[in-house]
Amino acid sequence: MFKELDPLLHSQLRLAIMSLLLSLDSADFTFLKEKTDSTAGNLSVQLDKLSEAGYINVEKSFKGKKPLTTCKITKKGIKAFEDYVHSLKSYIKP
Amino acid sequence: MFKELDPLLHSQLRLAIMSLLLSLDSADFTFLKEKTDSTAGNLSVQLDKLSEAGYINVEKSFKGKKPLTTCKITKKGIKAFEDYVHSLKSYIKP
DNA sequence: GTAAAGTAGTTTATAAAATAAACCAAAATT
DNA sequence: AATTTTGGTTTATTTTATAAACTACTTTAC
Repeated sequence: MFKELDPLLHSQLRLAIMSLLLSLDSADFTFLKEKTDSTAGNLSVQLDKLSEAGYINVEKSFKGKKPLTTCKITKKGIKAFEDYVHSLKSYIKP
Repeated sequence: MFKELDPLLHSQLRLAIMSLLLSLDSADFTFLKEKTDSTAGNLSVQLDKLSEAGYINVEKSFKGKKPLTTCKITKKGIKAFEDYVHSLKSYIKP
């Protein structure tokens, strides 16, 4: 009847992050923060979760003298997102 | 960019309940429990929340000697569901 | 007829999640 | 050189979801 919804993706902020990364392939912390309109703390926590699940890769470097956190979606992440969307349809199909 | 997702609907069980009620117009507790594969406790709590939000109407009566809890979606509930689905699309659009 | 099991739930407790607040180090600004 | 800003992280608090325990019957089996 209803398919399971991956709890890691069934979260407004994490879903927004994944949605962005899916179309952009790569984005930095500040960009994600702006686009998702989230607080830095919340974003930091959610990026960690997605990273630990292997849905995204997080790289820390420097842009000039400032820290730069760059995120990329992984294959696993893309698959998970697609599965999530597919499952969602069992709930919202007309 | 991303639309807000009504937190009341952004929950697997509550979304499933609403999805069922949208197509059935009326359903009793046991039916919902089976179809959503939820525990009675969880279902009871989530029905209360939907009811308090005015998204569903809950009526308690008796079927013979046994209690019967019947749920119906309200206009407000239908609207909220439609809005939720619409908002969702900002996240999952290809 | 009464003990045990089942039905239809509710209430309370616990675990997990989301969010907010506080904090930190370095850089840029005044 | 003191203050503010940038780019975050860590910790604390609040909110949710879920599970466990309980209630009030009813039905079935002895």
